[in-house]
Amino acid sequence: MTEQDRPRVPRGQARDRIVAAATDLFARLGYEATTTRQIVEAAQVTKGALYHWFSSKEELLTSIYRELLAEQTARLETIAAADGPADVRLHRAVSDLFAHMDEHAEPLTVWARSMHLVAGEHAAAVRAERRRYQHLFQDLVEEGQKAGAFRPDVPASVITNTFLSSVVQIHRWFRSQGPLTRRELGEQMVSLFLDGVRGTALTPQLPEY
Amino acid sequence: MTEQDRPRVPRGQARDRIVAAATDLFARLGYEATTTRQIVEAAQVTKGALYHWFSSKEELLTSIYRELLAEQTARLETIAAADGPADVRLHRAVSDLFAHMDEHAEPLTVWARSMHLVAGEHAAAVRAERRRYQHLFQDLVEEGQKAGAFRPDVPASVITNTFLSSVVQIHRWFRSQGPLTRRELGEQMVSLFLDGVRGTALTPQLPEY
DNA sequence: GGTCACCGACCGACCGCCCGGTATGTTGGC
DNA sequence: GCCAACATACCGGGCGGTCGGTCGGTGACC
Repeated sequence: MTEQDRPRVPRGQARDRIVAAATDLFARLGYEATTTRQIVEAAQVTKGALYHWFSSKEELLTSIYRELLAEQTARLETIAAADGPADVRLHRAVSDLFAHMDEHAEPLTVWARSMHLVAGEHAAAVRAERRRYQHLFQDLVEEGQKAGAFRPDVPASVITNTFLSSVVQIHRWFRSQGPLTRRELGEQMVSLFLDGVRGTALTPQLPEY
Repeated sequence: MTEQDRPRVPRGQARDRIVAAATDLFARLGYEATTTRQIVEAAQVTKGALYHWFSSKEELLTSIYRELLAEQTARLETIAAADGPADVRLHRAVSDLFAHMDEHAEPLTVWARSMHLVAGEHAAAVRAERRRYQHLFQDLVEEGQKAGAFRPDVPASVITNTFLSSVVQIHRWFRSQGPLTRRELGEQMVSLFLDGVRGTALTPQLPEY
């Protein structure tokens, strides 16, 4: 054993490196197509480190998403609990969602592609958290309907699912090298969401807050 | 070898049985999580039959989708080439899409979940066909924009991708045991698409055709 | 303030299963 | 009799996961 090949990576960084490498690989190759060997190689650690921090490959996947989801839920909660009419709060929430997606596009891609593979106890926990987010959003829509700002003839659940579906799928076609930034796309999608393809420039600018 | 365990399945049905079993399993478990053994077991055939008709597991996956996509494209072509204003044709196309999805929800689920896994030559071929479909749809949107029926401030590509994304994702949340039929949901989503959440009951009924 | 027991963090060789795919045999219809 | 249409037995590899061990820090105790 020579001296030079000893200190690979500073101690205490392994977990973060594993999560970062796994997120990147999962997003690019897909969860199932990524092997644990690729992950530890990219993270410059070993299998021992991986299974020291995570009990299974699946737990690694779910923890990536739970972290993202927890942050999104917290943000939505704050915005939903604020003052002001429901439609304005919804507009803020959606804009905030897009802004946040700028920084976390990768884990969202991972989840959009691999959520259906998670089963058992992990699935139940994550699904519960996901439902919580969905409900927060849906409640805002319902509030807007009761206040007369949104159409009442389409159920809030349909509205919510339709919109969130199109958001989750953005990674499939949006390229950051394209003519639009993710935030610009966000504003356009909000406008489509609110007024549809027939709507003219009805959507007002967000009031400062 | 006894006589009775010989004729398992009538000849000439193997391919169809394999496709049906694979579609069901892929939709329920995901492509990667489904093994070729599960497929042949469910189809009541053997590995020999599978690899007689398909050169690989991946070709089986792509052929499922290409079959569906070819049919959808043909339908869209017919509708798009018909007479009448672009917005009416688009409305017809979308309604037809939902009607057709009634019968083919499973293969669409398969593809929505597993398209990102297809690589190499298969990917190129399928992606080209997929682009053809997308372009047909997008051309209709652009026509509508030029005719003044649709808003010009959002690019047709954004409109197309946003809408098709939400359609592809329906399987994630829609349950046929729920209060809505898939066709009813379709009408609501078309209405949302055209007029947004703020729109009142602006969307007219489809003229008979 | 030395030392020693202990502990979490991490290493890396190893395992057994099971997966996609194949090579060869068999059969029924034309 | 010959060829598609299958059946059956089998393989090599790579996968997720394991397990005994190492190493650096930390604190209790004298």
